[in-house]
Amino acid sequence: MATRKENSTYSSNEKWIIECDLTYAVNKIGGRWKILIISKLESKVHRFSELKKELPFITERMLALQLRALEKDGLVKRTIYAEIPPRVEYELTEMALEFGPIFKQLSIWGGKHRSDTNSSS
Amino acid sequence: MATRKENSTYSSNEKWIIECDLTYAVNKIGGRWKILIISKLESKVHRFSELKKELPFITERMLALQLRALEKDGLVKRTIYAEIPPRVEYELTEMALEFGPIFKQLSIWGGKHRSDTNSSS
DNA sequence: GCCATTACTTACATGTTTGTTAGCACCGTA
DNA sequence: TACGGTGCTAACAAACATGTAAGTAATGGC
Repeated sequence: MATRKENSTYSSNEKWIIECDLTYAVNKIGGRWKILIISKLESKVHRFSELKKELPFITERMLALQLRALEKDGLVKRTIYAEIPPRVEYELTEMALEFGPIFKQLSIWGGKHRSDTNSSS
Repeated sequence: MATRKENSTYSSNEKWIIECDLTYAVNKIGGRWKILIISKLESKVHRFSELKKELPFITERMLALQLRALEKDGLVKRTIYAEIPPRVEYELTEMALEFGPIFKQLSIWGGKHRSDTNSSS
């Protein structure tokens, strides 16, 4: 997302890591907000301000950044209506909808094991 | 993992986010190396040096850090053999093994869509 | 003209993750 | 005595992710 020095170990390691289909997939939904955004969009198309309302703690900046990233990765489709004030709608693509069942399983896993590890914080 | 200022927005947001079972689950396997480590451990028990060999680009530091995190999260079990030179073996727990089918699906998703988004870098 | 609304963007500050380098402790072997 | 093998750890540095605050453009309503 940010511009990157291409020759650092950080970058070359990333390239190597992404060879793994699994890591590739998880990277697309990684980060703090993407999953929550996708979850909201699963139920219905949202405009920017609606997402903001449903995710009370995300800042406009992060919401915009994450939506751009999701769009670039082909997970979200953005539709702009040339009205005043502007209206922009976001919806999931086919590709993103395929995450549905996987997300459900992960969610079950999370719910099941959330209490398992109450080791020190 | 690192010590954290507990009252920052960063931290309080994290707490809120982790309310979501799905995000909770993904956070456990997030980061650069965890998935790769888990994948290696799926096939067999590994000692530290074996993992190092199979993941040529990870540094010892990161390997140690990730293994500790996985252990703390209950995904990996660590067994120390009091020999000289030391031997330490890592294996997946039940909890981690439950990821198996989910990982397979995610992997399929990754393989399928890797080529879909050859938009600019 | 002035303000509100919407969907952003920019510049900056803070916090986290990853990588670099060096070193430790143990013992067996040469 | 020096060295190697193993599994680490510590101090530091670079890169990235996230949060804060303010500003933008267009238009309609007052």
